[in-house]
Amino acid sequence: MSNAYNRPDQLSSSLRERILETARSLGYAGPDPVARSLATRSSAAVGFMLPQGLSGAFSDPALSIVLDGLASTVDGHDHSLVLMPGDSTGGPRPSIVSRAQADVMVAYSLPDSAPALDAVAARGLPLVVIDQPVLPGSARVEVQDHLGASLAASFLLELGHSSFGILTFSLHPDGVSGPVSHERRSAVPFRVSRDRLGGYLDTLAKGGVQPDNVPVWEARGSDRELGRLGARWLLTRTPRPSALLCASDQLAFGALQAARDLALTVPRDVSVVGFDDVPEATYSDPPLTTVRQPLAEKGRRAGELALKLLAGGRPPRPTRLDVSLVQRASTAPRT
Amino acid sequence: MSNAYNRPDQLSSSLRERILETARSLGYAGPDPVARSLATRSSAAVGFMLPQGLSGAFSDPALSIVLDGLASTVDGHDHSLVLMPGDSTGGPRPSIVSRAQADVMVAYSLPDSAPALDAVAARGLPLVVIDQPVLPGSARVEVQDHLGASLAASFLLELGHSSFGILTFSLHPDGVSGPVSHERRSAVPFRVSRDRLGGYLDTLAKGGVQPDNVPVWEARGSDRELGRLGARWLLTRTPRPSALLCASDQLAFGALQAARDLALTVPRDVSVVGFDDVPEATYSDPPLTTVRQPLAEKGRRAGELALKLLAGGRPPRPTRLDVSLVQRASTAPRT
DNA sequence: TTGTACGCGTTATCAT
DNA sequence: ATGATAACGCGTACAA
Repeated sequence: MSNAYNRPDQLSSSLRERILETARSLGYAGPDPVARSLATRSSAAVGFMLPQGLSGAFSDPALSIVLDGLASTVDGHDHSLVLMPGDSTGGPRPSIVSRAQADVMVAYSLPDSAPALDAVAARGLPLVVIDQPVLPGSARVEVQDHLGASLAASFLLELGHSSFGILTFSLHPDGVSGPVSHERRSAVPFRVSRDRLGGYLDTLAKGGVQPDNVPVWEARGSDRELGRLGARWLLTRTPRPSALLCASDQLAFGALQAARDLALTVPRDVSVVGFDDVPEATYSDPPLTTVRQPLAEKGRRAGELALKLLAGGRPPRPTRLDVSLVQRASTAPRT
Repeated sequence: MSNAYNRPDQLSSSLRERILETARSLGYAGPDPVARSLATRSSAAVGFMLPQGLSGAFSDPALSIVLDGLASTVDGHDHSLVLMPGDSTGGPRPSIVSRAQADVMVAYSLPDSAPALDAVAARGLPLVVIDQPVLPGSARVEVQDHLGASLAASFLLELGHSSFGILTFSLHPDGVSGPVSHERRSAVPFRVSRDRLGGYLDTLAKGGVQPDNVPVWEARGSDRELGRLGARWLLTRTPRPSALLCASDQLAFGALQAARDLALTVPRDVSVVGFDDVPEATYSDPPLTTVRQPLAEKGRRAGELALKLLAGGRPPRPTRLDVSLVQRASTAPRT
């Protein structure tokens, strides 16, 4: 009897010894985790749903840091982490979610309509969502995206810039990259993209810059190469923007590269601002002015919420984590 | 009866409809994954054992890329990924491994003696090891570390360098950072560290450089900051090395930083060579000369092996993936 | 084509 | 303190 394994104190050590001994001689390697889970109704694992294939996921430093914060929390409580990669639908396939052995799910930056979320609801699993979407009945951790974007825009405005370009990641989950038409700017299903873009444009408008005069490029993902592509387009408009607002550091790094490609000097010819403040923003050339969000804290917070939900807690009111502007060397007053 | 879910063709569509209908009205969300696993004896998941907390793990780009390659393979076969973070023992705690719901394990660069490996053996789970250690009965994917290190050393020798410093990651699993004594260079339990260090020293010796005259710094991990620390020490020896051999790109980036700290110019004052060829090596300042290993391929290969073992295959003979030297701008002839 | 009963390996409860 | 036994929810072989 496996009391020997789980409650060593409930039985005499002699018996315990004898049991363990025979077990060993029989080649028994301890309780089977699956059977235990069935009996216990708990698999001691938290599921993590990604917006894209693990492929893209691990190359995003921001995600890595969040995952890290989450992992350390969860691991400290003897829970394991089950990763569920997403596909082109902007989240894991429902079948993956239905079959995942986890007793709480964490959704990371999924589109409003991700089928994976229905699957979670169908199973009745508690859910923590990071960033987006907002979903009734789920716990949530988000950051002040609109404010962050405002900070970046205000800063450039104060520096005297009046000609801008905006580089954003997906506005719509259709995998399209390109200049953003007027209509595409409305009804954006990704809250984060919506808030950041809104933060930029609202603030610029307050500063007297007509949103219609601001070229916006939408990259279908948040990687460096896509950023380079978009920035090249932005930097070849007339008049050439003297400042670029980028929705992520990765995109901003791409913009730095694009500027080099065009023989422009940052920040003399063009200022660039990112969003996230990943570690590399310190090392880039030049070091990146960016909006800092507490990435590790975001992950930890999500982990704690997951554990809390697991313990039967109710989802608390979502709070939004702070952001702040970090000034480095990729920005300068307009000349 | 859940035949309705799993073999739609085995029963009339009318019955199937009726079953699904009642199921829905009863609030039934489909087969329970745990119970299914118990009955099936398969959890459709591959476990991934990390040498350190997920914390450090995700900040290592090389690991991310490997994980990515593995994930895409595994995901394509409808398996999920269970991450098992390691702790100070250089691998996951045995209890985590014993309880993990996975039917094949992948070990990533674990020390020879990791307790986690015993736990895997105890459960009788098939095992794929990446890099190290070598373990009878397990499938393995490794790269030509010794050769790679030789390439780097030869290259510097050809450039005319004769005064070297070596920056390596852990030689022994005791979390020690510092200059490496003579005795600590022997009986190194990490195969990768052993091979790379050996590759450097052997080749240098053939080029007429006495190993005893080459200062070696051991960093207790492979991150930039530890690299910076070690490189500072190496670059303040007398005579100052004109070339630094680094066991990873992360360490090399730290070395680049250390050189800047000391107002030295790379490669004019000192040449730096890394190992891995992570994407950032292209963007660093200056771009890094390094030894390329096929990281994504390594992950894919591991995934395929895991799937193969799962299907009952025998572990094939390990093959070693190719390496090659990538020349960029962090190296120059000795002046 | 449809229904039934047993086994998967635990945990937990209850009787001894 | 120890031993027996009923769930846990599924797949599946087999009977109807």
